[in-house]
Parts: sequence; structure tokens; C-alpha cells
Amino acid sequence: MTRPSSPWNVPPADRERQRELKRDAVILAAARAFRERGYHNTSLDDIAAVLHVTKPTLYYYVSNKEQMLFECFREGLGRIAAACGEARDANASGRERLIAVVRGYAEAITSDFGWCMVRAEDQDLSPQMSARIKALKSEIDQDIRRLVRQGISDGSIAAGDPKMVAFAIAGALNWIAHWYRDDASLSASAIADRFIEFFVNGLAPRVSGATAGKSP
Amino acid sequence: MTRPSSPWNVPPADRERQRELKRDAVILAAARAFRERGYHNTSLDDIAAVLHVTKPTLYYYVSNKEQMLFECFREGLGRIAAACGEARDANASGRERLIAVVRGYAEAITSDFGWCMVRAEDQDLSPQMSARIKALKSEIDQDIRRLVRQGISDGSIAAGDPKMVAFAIAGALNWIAHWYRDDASLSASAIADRFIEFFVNGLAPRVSGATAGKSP
DNA sequence: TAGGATTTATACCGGCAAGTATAATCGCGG
DNA sequence: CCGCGATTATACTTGCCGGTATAAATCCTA
Repeated sequence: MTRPSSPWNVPPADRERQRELKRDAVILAAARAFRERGYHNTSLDDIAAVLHVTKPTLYYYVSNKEQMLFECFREGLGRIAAACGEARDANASGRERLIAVVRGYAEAITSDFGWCMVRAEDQDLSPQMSARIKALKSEIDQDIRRLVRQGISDGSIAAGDPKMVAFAIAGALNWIAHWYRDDASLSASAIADRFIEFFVNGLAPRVSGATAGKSP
Repeated sequence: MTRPSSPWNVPPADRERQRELKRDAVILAAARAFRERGYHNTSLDDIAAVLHVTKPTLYYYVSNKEQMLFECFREGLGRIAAACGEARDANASGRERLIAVVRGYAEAITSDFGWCMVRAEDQDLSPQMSARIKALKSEIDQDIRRLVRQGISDGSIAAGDPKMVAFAIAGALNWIAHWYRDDASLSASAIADRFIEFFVNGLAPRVSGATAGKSP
């Protein structure tokens, strides 16, 4: 049994590594299933079936369903946080850094973990887990606000309410998870380009030659 | 029993009307409970308890849990659709109409039904119900895109990808449902003002005196 | 090739919550 | 004040699904 796809058909080499791979495969399968059917409408049997395995096997790699969701959250949010980290290190204006974050953000949201990050309920996690996720989310939010403030300071971003601007940008990006599907016509980076154009220039036509925003 | 709040304590006048009121109260209670705990984490007993009533009573007004969710969807989406309708009738530029829609949209999203509209899963509805909701959502989406295209035609909106602009705007607005709470410091219209400022002018500083966007 | 650790499957438990008989009660018209 | 429809409660059934006890197979090591 155990047909192609999923590391179960590849007879092993070293233990440790195989175990990691399998665990990752479980998380990924969970992420996809959640995206497809929603967290509560996905049974562990469903996930197991995709991997050509049975439910108890899952428990060998993961302690429970909640943890699967948690790991999905973490994986996705980690990617966004990474983008924020890179931006922090970069040597550029606030606006340029913000644009870079938007690119990374869009990439993360369109990944398999996008759904979990955006649509899964904190309520479905234990208070401890939920708190950790909230902290991660808040950190990202603060990073974005900081970039906006920086941009305002260095003159690359027009004055405005940093908190609301951050919410608007993050909201637009998060929402991608609701309409994006792999077979969609646009790639993540194409979407990011369109969004950046809109974020930077706004709806109102610019008077003179102005400041569109393809990346550096 | 049956303490203050909820029409159950107000002894009736005419039957028909009372029944409607009670039904509405059930839907509203459901919406609030869903927002608080999530759809799947809310039992019908929970909802009944809030109304100081028992589960079978709920079934007297509503055929099942799914229908509660459906009605919540409908109520919320109806408000947005109404805003779109008003905009269609208005005599104004595409941009001004779009701004008006943003105001109504923000109002709807911050209502008790905001959560259901935005965060509830289509998956939790039967295929028929789900299809009807999808149709409503799609209509709103098309309305917004149309306004953007109009704005581009009449010169009130800069050229761009109407579909992506619509997604970005709707996404930013929908996301309000994730962070907004009634006790929040900002009213819906204050949020709308900030968002409109950002949507219209974008991040990049305007060169000369330009075009902010308080409504007509 | 024996033995211990690792990995997986079979078969089950228990709880929760949606939904449903069934029957009691309420309030108005006659 | 009688009775009939409208309304509500008590108490139950039912199915699903997360989680687990147990045992079997597999695989490396010596």
C-alpha cells in the first residue's frame, strides 16, 4: 500500500530525518484538509486517508488535532515574521521596506498555510496555544505599524493613522486567503504587484509624474 | 422566569408580529454567540440559554442550526447590498459612489452580523444555501468592481486592475470583523474615514494640494 | 538471527451536541 | 369557562469523531 506522494512509500535511510519528514507531511496534509473543508469539518480520519495511513499513526507524530492547527498557524505566521525581519535589516525607506513585507506576506498567504493563519479560529485552540498565536500576530501587526511610522518620519509615506493603515493593508492581504486558489490565474507576486500599486498610489489619479512602486 | 432583554418577557399584542420579533431575536442571539465562540463551538443550548429558553423553542422559530447561520449571512450581506444599491442610484462620480459604499460596508461589518458574513465557513452550509450566499457575495464583488471601472472611465479613479482593487478594498473592510469590538475606541464611521483617506490617497505623499475624500 | 525499539493497524470507548417525541401550559375566541 | 391552536419544556435518541488500549509487524543492531 502507501501509494506515491507522502514520504511513507520511500523506504528510509536514517531514522531521525524520516520522522521529521513524516511529521511535516502530517502538518501539511492537515493544512490542506483544513483549507478544503474547514477545521471542524475535517476529521482525523480524513487526514489519515490522504496520507494512506490510519488515525493512530497520526498520533505517533502529533499529540492531538489542536496541535496540528497550532503548527499550521506557526508555520504560516513564521513566514510573515521572517519577511518582517528581513525588512527590519534592510537599508531602505519605510515605504520600500513596507513594500517588501507586502511581497513576503502575499507569498505566505497564498501558501498552503494561508487558510489556517487567516481563517482558523483562535477559539479552537487552548488558552495557552491561543495566547502564543495572538502574540505572534500582534508582533507582525506592530512590525507593520512601525514601518508605516518610519515611512511617515522619513517622508516616504504620507501622514495618516498608522494603526488603521496597518489594519487596512494586513486586511487586504489576509483576505487573499479567501479567494486565492492554486489554480488561480495570478501568482502571489503578481497579486502583490497590483496591491502595491494600489497601496502606494491610491485611487485618486496623480497629477504629475509620480511614484509607482515596483520593488527596488 | 424570562428576565429583561429578549422579547419573551413582553407579553404580546398581536400574534404574527410577536412571532417575527422572537424569530429575529433568535437570529440575533445566534449571531452574537457565533461571533463570541465561533459557529462550531456554539451549541444550541448556549443560544437558548441567552434567551432564557430551551432548545426545542428555538426549533419552533428556525428549522435548524444551519438556517440560523444562513439568516445571519443574509442579514449582514443584505445591508452591504443595500449600500451598493443606493450608490448605484446616486448621481456622483465613480469614486464618490465607491466611497459611499465603503461607508455602508464598514457599518455593516461592525454590526452583530459582521462576524458571520466574514468568518463563517461556506462549508458549514448545505450546497444550496452555500450557493445562495456565494451568489450574494459575488454580486457585491461585482458591484464594487463596476464602481471602480466607472471611476476609471470618468477620470475620478486612476487606472489599475479593477478586480484586484476591489479585492483589496473588500478585504480591508472585511478584516474589520477580526479586530473590531463594540467597546472599541473607534466608531464604524471613524474607521471608514481613515480607510477612505488611505484608499484615496495611498501611501505616497501627494505633491501638490490634492484630493482627500470626505463624502459629499 | 535473536531481541529490542520503532512504527503501524484493529477495534474500541466516551462524550458531546443536534435534533425529536411527547406532553404540559398558555391565552384567546366563543 | 371551555376548548383549540400556539407555544414551550422534559427527556430522550442518535451519530459522529477525538482519542486510546492493545497487539502486530517491521527494522536495525549485534
